[in-house]
Amino acid sequence: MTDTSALLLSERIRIALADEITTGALASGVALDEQQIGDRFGASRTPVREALRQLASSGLIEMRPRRGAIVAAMTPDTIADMFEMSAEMEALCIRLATYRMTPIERSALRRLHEASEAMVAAGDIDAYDTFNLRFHQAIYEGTHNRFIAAQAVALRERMAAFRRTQLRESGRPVKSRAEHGQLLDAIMRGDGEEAAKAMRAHMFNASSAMERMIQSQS
Amino acid sequence: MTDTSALLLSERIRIALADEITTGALASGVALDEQQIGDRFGASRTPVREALRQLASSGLIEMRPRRGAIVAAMTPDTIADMFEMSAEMEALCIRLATYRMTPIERSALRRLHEASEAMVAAGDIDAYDTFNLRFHQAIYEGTHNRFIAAQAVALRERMAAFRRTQLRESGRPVKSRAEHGQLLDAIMRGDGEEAAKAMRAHMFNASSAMERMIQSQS
DNA sequence: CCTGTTTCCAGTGTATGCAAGAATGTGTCC
DNA sequence: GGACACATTCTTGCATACACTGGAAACAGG
Repeated sequence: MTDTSALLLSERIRIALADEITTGALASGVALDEQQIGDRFGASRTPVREALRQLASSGLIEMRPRRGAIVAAMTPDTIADMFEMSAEMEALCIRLATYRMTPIERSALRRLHEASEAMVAAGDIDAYDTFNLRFHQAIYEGTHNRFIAAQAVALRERMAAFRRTQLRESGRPVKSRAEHGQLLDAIMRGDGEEAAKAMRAHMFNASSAMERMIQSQS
Repeated sequence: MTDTSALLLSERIRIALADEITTGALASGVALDEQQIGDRFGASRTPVREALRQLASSGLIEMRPRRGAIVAAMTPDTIADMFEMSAEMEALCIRLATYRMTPIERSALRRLHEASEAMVAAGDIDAYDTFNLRFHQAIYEGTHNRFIAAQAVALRERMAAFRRTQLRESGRPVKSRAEHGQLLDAIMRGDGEEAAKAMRAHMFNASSAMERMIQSQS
């Protein structure tokens, strides 16, 4: 993907760790030893520490002074709170986007949606997850507010692990795509409030699917 | 205030710099030399670098690889975008808070509002600014969603410089307090949508006052 | 066997040193 | 006089070294 060799060492470490956390490779609560991480990347502790600081401010890890860093502890309550924020953030974005997207942006969104039909039919979860990201990102950009879009991306990034879990429930991709269709309809009708409501419902359904997945796993 | 001697050196530097940026003591675009900052705090470059990394992830400064850090550049567009996000965030909080605050929380909010009358009458801007923070923070906590409250606090923190500017417009504190009264009414009536609308108006008025202040200064 | 104390060590926090890249100034050529 | 190439200097990025703290392990007393 991106050429990491040009980046600073601390950036490469930060991106790699963020990736491992959001994909779930590094489980919640795991301790992060600076020396150990440094060895893994062939780096000293200095760039590792800088990476950890940044991950801490983005909320992916928690740093306790003189006691090291751990992957952010996720209680069911915390997750529920994050899902609510996420739903409201998405609702805000789609409401603004409905009123502000250009005709070109609107048709690009429709094309994206149409292209996703094949992925659902083929049951390709990874492809659909990638599409999902692009669909929502197109809505963020439709707000024509860079600050809001950046915040939305950061929040979505942080919830990546849960989103993928949720899509694995049987039949969920089909439903998810149908919900996207409703979002698109509301946007095309120019009804921002309706689009926001549909988005809250979409996010709620995703959240419920995730809860069921977690229940069934335990 | 807080006993800084117990904190880590890097934390003290981070807090001090954040304070200087949010109060406007460090103007937008100013270059931040690591060695120079270190000398100022009697520290080496290591803790300074860690502080800078964190400030960068919170958006207060921008780091250009191998080219140092500068206080985040604020174009009028960026500021407008941030104000919109801020208004929507506050609107979200007050809507949720209206439906979720306990009677005790509600009466605490009313008492806060009543106490602010004297500050406005005395023309004490600093005291009113502090009250303002507490009033809005009580609303954040009224959401009973820690994640949303934390995001709201972070956003408000970042806009601190603008808020204080805005309150210096003659007559603004009186109007601000009157608007708070309307917010309180909507909360007491349990009308979350109305509270959200009143909050957007409140934030819009604050933003307009700030624009006028900036215009008159230049 | 349990509890409170002491010791020790793994791991973090900070300072310093060195190397590489960016910014700046100087000289030469047109 | 202006533009480009080169050298110099300044700053950042990373590595290493040392100091300090928190917590586990060992130990003594009940």
